[in-house]
Amino acid sequence: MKKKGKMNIDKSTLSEKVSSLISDMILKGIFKPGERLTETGLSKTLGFSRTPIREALRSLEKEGFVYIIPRKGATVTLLTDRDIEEIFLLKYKLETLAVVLAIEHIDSEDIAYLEHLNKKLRELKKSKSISSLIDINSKFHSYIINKCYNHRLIKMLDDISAQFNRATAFSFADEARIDEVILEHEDITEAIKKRDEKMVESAMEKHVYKGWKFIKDKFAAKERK
Amino acid sequence: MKKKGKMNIDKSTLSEKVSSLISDMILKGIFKPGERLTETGLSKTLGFSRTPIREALRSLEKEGFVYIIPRKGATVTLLTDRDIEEIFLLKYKLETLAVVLAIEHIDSEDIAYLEHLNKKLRELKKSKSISSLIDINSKFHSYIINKCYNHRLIKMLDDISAQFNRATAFSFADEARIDEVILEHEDITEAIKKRDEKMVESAMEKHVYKGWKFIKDKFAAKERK
DNA sequence: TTATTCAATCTTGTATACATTTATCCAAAA
DNA sequence: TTTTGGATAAATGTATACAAGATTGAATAA
Repeated sequence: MKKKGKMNIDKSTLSEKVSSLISDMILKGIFKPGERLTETGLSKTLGFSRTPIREALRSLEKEGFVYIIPRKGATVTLLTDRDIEEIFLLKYKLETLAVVLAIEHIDSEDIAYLEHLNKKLRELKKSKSISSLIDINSKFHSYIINKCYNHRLIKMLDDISAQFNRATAFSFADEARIDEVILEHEDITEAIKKRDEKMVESAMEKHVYKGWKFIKDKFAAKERK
Repeated sequence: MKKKGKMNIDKSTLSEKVSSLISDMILKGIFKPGERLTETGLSKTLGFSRTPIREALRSLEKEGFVYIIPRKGATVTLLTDRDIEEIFLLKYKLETLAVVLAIEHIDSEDIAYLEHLNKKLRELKKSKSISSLIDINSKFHSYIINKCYNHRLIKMLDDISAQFNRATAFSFADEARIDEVILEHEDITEAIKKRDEKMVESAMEKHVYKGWKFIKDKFAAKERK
């Protein structure tokens, strides 16, 4: 292989950049649920022509960030309680499936890595860096998921998780919940280590289910006050 | 509500039409796995401008019909044995989940409709109209799926089924398999009627699994000769 | 006031032009 | 013969223009 004087490192297209730009803005709450996103408006705001923005919106629709009605336009998706229930159920079922499939592909080196992540989680808890906690947590999950060796399942979980993260981000602001998460991760790791399918299944089910319940209670608490 | 003199019935855009046009051509084998689909080429062949074709290809990528490499273009997806295994596993797990969820939303009227479809399947078997058989079969499945009331699950199954159908279409060319399918549909209907979750689950698992096995054997038989 | 009409305006859908990047092919060199 | 280089052609990425559908709001009618 030869090196050129100037290699084009960044192969991503403008459409992709615009897509992650907009999804970030939705995640950060700059674009709010129910808000209309017009191609012309975004074009002026972001400074790109309509074509890449149009493509980005199409892509974001598939990821569940917006919905598009032909000839009407794109609107930021509003997550209702019902939606959150849907997302959790699917995340719960699919991730449990993924981890069961992953068992036979995970070796001792992988386990060591998972244990390393768990240790890091414990350390970070003291430092109270929420974004780092979120980062390590998602690393743990995606590492296992990627070992299931089913491309389509991985992709489905990617999409679901993106929506899911909109709802769960603030779990890590609750110290008691962090402690639980750490224990649950350790249970999962232990079960994988033993290659005990039933145990892995119930550990993952419990983990996702408890996350679900936590969010539900939080939401309910919010609405009450 | 008021009626206008002339209502625009067809709300679909050109992009959507082009998308189903191309997917049909892939399904029919006009575009073969591994074949490159260029925007300019399709533009000339189909007689539309590049914009709707480009959008259609993006959409077909999400449905798994083609894959796109940025700045390179779209290629018809090649389904390997491994791919088929992935698709079946997901179809199997997701559809079983859907039917279990559907139980509580299905009433006697729905059951009557499902029984009607089963009867029709028996009649059509004699007439040997394969495309009608495929049609009724997919009606049966999608009717149940739609009763699960989980939009995202329905969408996932839509996508998976589209890919799945590429592989299973010719199940209905085999008379013995048709007989089995009819019996399996009746079992599923019966289980739903009894609202017996375990029974529904095992009936659906058996149905999808047997379909899977049939295809696998067929493929293997093909490769041997 | 409330509802309706219709034109002005805005927005999306589609076509096309231009800019880059990638693929092709043929001649020259090893 | 095989390989390399580079001109040429072709394809994708992006911008822009125009057509057609949707929205808005003021004027008008009930």
